[in-house]
Amino acid sequence: MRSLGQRIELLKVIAHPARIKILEELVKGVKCVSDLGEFLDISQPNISQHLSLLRTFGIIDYYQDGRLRCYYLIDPIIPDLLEILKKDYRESLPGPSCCPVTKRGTYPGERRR
Amino acid sequence: MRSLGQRIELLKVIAHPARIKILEELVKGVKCVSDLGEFLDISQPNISQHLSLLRTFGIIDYYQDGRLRCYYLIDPIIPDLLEILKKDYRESLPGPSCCPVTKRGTYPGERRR
DNA sequence: TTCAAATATAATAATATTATAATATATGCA
DNA sequence: TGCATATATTATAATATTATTATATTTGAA
Repeated sequence: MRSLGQRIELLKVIAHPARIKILEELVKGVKCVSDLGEFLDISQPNISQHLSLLRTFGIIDYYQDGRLRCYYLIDPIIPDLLEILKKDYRESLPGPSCCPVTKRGTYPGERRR
Repeated sequence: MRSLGQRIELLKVIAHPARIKILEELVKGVKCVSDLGEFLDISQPNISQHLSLLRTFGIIDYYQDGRLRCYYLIDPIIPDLLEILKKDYRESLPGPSCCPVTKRGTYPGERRR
């Protein structure tokens, strides 16, 4: 299982508009850099930097085809994570019921008098 | 559904050791600030800041019990997200099969000669 | 063998995030 | 009323993230 630190690193890496767009695209299939460039409105070096970061964290990899680099997903958590993020949650969680307990006492009976 | 921007904000908010610990604790139930303080080794004002940030983003809320503030989860995506992050994924995704296609041509037949 | 295309790297300036330190507020109790 | 407890707010210094700019590398083709 991922350590706390690893889980946080993963979230940080995904939490960027360019990188999440790249990942959403790669979920659909392999894409070379210039294909990605067509829908990311950032500079070519910047795309490279984001791809490099994603690769450093073991989230994607590539194979070389002539002058093209074709990137693809390798981390299996990504499709699941992206799916949940898009899921439509209608309701808030239920608030705490009448008498929640903490280490410091019971509410409201014990603590309030 | 959450917009891209909202999804990124959400990820950023969770991607912090103190905040993810707070959320993992609140998934189990209500906790007041001093209860949270017992397992977070950061200063009291810092805890307050993180709680305030989580509340600003509509992830948690609180009720007041005397001098205590009792925080609880309200965003229903959080338990699902935390669960996935802890899930044990054994295998990498399968690499691309023999002839992936991009807008710029077919591999390897068409492009490599 | 030179050239252009495709992509990467490195340095840096701009910006955002974070923890710290100091202070403030609110509540219950003596 | 006055004090201690529980928590929040504000300003700021330290640090991390990001985009930009300039340059480098690799490959296929003329």
